[in-house]
Amino acid sequence: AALYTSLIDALCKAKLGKEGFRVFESMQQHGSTPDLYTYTTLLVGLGKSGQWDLVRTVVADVKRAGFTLNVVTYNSLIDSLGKAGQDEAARRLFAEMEQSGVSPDVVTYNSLIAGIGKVGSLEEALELLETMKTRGISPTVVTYTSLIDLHIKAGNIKVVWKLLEEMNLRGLKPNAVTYRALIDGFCKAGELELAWDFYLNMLDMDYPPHLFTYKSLITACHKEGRADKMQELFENIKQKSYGRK
RNA sequence: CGAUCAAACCC
Repeated sequence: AALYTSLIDALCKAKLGKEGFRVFESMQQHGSTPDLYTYTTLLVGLGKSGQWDLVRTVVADVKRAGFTLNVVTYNSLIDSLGKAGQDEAARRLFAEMEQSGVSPDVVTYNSLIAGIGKVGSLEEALELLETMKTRGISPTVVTYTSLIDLHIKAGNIKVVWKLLEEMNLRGLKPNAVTYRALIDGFCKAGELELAWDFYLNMLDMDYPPHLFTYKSLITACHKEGRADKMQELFENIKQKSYGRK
């Protein structure tokens, strides 16, 4: 079953959810029984490609096969629903999960926060952060990056500072993804100076800047007519590419 | 040992 799971996983990641489903059907014809890993992998693929009818069918199959959904399966479904903007369905599933006695973990909350924030319920997203903390589930850098990204895009810079401070207090360091969210967010908000500070910060931390990070910065520099900074950026980029082996 | 979370190109 592990072999089939890997195959289905690869197909789904290649955006071939349909193919994944076909392999899933054929594995059963060949006498191999899917386990919960197989089902979860398949559900992720189907969710990503928006095939909710099949998702429902497969979930019913899982239950019929006598499996109890575990935390990873629930997390996967909640995440897919959130990404599809189906925040109500995600909340319902979360409730169902708790009723079934499956304890949410940090990934559950991170998925919920991202999904609910996506539809604009920033307050609720922040409340979820509080809830998870009171329940003894420690937020991670992913939790904070997700919230920072949501708030910076909404123009709530004050909240962004608060989140960064809170991260600091908890001993969590921004990682490369956090920096990218900050830089891109500040660029789009027209806060070039702030974006620039974080950019320098990121270089100090030895995080390799991404091409897209440069692109954000260049666009912002251009909009604000900061030819000087653009020049500096180009120098940086040149140095980096020469320094590479 | 094989499954789930945040940013970024296009949207």
